[in-house]
Amino acid sequence: MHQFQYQYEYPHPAVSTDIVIFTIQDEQLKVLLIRRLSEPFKDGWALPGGFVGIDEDLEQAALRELQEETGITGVYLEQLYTFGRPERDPRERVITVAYYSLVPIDRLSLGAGSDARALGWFDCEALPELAFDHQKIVSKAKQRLTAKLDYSTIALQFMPSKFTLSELQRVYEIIHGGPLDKRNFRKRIQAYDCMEDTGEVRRNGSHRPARLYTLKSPGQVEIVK
Amino acid sequence: MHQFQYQYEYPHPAVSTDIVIFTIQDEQLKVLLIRRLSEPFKDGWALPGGFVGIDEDLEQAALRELQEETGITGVYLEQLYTFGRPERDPRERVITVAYYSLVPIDRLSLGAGSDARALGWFDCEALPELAFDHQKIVSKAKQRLTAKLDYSTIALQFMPSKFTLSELQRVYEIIHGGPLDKRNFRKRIQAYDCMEDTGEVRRNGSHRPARLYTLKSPGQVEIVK
DNA sequence: GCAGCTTAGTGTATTTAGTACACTAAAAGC
DNA sequence: GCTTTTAGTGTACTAAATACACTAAGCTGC
Repeated sequence: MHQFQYQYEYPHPAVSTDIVIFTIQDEQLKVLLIRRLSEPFKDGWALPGGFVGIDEDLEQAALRELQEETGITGVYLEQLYTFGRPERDPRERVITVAYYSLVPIDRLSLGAGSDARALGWFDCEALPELAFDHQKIVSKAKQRLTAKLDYSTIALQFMPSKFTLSELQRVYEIIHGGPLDKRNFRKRIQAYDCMEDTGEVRRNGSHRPARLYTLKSPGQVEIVK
Repeated sequence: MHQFQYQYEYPHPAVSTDIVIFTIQDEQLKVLLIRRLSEPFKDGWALPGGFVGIDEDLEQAALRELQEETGITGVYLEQLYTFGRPERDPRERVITVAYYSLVPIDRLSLGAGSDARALGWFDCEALPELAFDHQKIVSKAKQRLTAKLDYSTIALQFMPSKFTLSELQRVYEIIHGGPLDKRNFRKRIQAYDCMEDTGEVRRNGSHRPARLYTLKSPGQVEIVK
């Protein structure tokens, strides 16, 4: 019987990571949730995440859990906050290091191998009851995202490889929570000097087609303003 | 023999808190360090901090360690970042949740009960070698502090209960790392509308005395701009 | 007691950044 | 070819940030 083979002189908490994945879909800011397969909160919705391996870096653990539970890979994670209220998990003391990330609209294939019933994108404004203190984690992540909208280029992480300026403006409006002036918006984006005209256009209905832009350095977003 | 009485089915890391306490002294931004009494890094300098109790809140643990190791109480802590590189502690896996705080110039009595050889204030620009990854923690804290100077009233936390505007300006200049225009600075501070004239003055040499100001709500600093 | 030194305290003009706002361009549908 | 729909563009105004220089008050030393 190897059930309790790890022994310590002092009590140790468990450490986990939880990941808030945002995307924009159907004109809404959405969060990726998974259905819990076990107690506690069995069959309830929760953030993807899990325990950190004893020799595993925190961010690495978050990336691994994300891959295992959702199939998502290759995202840029940013540490959000560490939640450690003693009663936040009924099983044992669990301290969780929360991360968040933004994935582009076109990359949110919850692809092959993922059980459709076990995963879902939920509108931030209409989340179901969440397990543990995950509601708090999502709130904090949303707050951080909203704040960063004003002084960084974080929102560009939502964009697919080619996009129109109107699409980008919609993304800003959805996060910001209100309409933006088209000319002022374009002036601001232009000042960032971080995207270029592909020369291509998108035809999209019975009206003038829109120019397609692409990020100059897709990885290196986040420049402050 | 109770040496390994805590047993778990899976390996658990240890969790600690470390606290970066800033103050301004001798025209320098200083950090509070303690001398380590035990291995590893015995006799080396380190941040105050220690292990989190199994039923203890993270912030509570930080406050307790701070009290125990430095005698400092009643400060407002803000969570900074969680450091978890697997090799950051040679003994075992230790994940540390770092906090930071600013203490007023006049409150930095490392008072009664503290061993003078075991505690020291160090200029941020001339830190000794630090234990573990504490150098990284201090860097991140300083970076956060510098950033917050521009969009919050965080620096007011450095001020004693009564202070002059020139003293406040010096504090800003020290953190900012360069001179500020006196009139523009005063205009900015006035706009915060968070301090009031006590009516008293400070005589301080062979020149015109300066008015003493006090914070309107000493706790509630941090209003963003 | 006044001349000289030192820091405290004050306002305005200029520049820059942000905001408000309305028309023309291009394609598709009829 | 006319209507509809979204794309794309510039300027005038307002607010915020910056640059900048003198007077006020107390102390010191003669």
